[in-house]
Amino acid sequence: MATSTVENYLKEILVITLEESVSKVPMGQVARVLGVTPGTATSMAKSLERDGWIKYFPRVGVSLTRKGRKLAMNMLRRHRLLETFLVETLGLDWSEIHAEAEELEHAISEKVLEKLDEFLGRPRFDPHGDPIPSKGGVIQQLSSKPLSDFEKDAEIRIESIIDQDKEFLKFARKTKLVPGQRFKIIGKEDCADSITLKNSRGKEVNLGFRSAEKVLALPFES
Amino acid sequence: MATSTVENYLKEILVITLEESVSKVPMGQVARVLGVTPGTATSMAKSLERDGWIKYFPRVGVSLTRKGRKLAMNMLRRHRLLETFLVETLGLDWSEIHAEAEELEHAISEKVLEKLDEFLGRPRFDPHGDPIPSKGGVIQQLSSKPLSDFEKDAEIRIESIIDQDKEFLKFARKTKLVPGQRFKIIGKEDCADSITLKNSRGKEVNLGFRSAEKVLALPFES
DNA sequence: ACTATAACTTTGATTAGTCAAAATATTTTA
DNA sequence: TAAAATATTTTGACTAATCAAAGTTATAGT
Ligand SMILES: [Mn+2]
Ligand SMILES: [Mn+2]
Ligand SMILES: [Mn+2]
Ligand SMILES: [Mn+2]
Repeated sequence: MATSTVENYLKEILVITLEESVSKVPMGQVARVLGVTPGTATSMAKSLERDGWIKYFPRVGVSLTRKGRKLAMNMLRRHRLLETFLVETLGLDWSEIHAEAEELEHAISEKVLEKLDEFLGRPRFDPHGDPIPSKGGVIQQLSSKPLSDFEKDAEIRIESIIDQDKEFLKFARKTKLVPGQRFKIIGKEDCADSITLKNSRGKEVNLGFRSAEKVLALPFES
Repeated sequence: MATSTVENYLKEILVITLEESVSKVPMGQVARVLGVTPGTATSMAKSLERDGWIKYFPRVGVSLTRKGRKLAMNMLRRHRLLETFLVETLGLDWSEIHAEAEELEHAISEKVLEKLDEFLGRPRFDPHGDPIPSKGGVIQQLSSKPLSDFEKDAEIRIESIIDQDKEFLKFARKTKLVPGQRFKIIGKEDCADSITLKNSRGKEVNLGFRSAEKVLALPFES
């Protein structure tokens, strides 16, 4: 059985792989997302490889084996189903659920997970708009792009918020920057690192590029 | 923060203290309920004492400090509320929930616990009939006694099943030996270690004393 | 009151996961 | 391309939790 530490490493490696469409994740990034020192990440990489979860390429990075990807995908499913439960059933705020799911994902059994999925009506997206992998480990690939990739005057619909930062999520909710909402890009200043959106009721929102990269959207034909 | 190992030790020590009305729990019993070797239990006792959770009396046993009892009571609340959720909301069988709750109890936050309690309508008993401690750590002391303490011809109502053994719980459900059900003791053979119950529909159940000690009941006036 | 048995503790070892700081390799910059 | 900066790995140390087996103490039986 994988420990919850192993589950966390594998899940984060998978998330980076999916979000950035890369095949190898450098150790520095692994260390950063897991909140450990680089040395720790390196030594974990070795033991994860020893146990067949990943391939470790020294000074380059790590990639998941088939076995590792399978476990990681299952963790992502758990995480996102739990987030959905916490919002839909218990009514927690979407800025709190990530931290909660981070713990619960390791404690819930396959059986309870299955019951939960059924109870929730087999949702396909979590509250942040991220797709929930199927039981078989298939994840719907979103064709949405970061807000920062759109041009001025584009009309878009928010698909998902990648960032799990509590403060940013509270801001996003307040400004209606949530999955399903429509906006028009009324300003984009590459040199000033800034994007301005306006929704149908005329409300304006300003985002820096750093944040705009964490909001995925699709073009929308009015 | 207490690790989940610490939480388990404290909770089990509390449960024994409550069930057997003793003030010190011997190390051998601690080791047995936690499924570790006696040496492990002894060394844990020392570190639990070092951290102020328990008092350790060498060659006698351990007792909870106020701080330890508080944490243990909170764990018991989590455990029993989760068991209730798993049966009431997700529809798991009562023979499976103990093992599930054993893991989840360490992963759920105070906030989620509070939401869950509200969602469930603030239940006072878990599916096995055991009282759920209040948020303040108060537990309703049951006045029920083990079945083995009743005499022949006594009419009783089952209050709770202490044992968490999966097979016994399946048997108990099949024979309607569940909280709320009424029986008459139609046979008791001290020498043969056996008790026979009959319910209102004439169905008979036989229990050995070992099992009868794990079923708590109250006298019932017909 | 001895002795055999049971209960408990100690000792020495192991594994997972972590950090700090030193060492090494790679990449960037001038 | 040589130095500086950055990224990664190694080394040595530590804590929590555990076991097996040996040692100690208490308890029970005769
Ligand atoms: Mn999340
Ligand atoms: Mn996690
Ligand atoms: Mn239980
Ligand atoms: Mn537990």
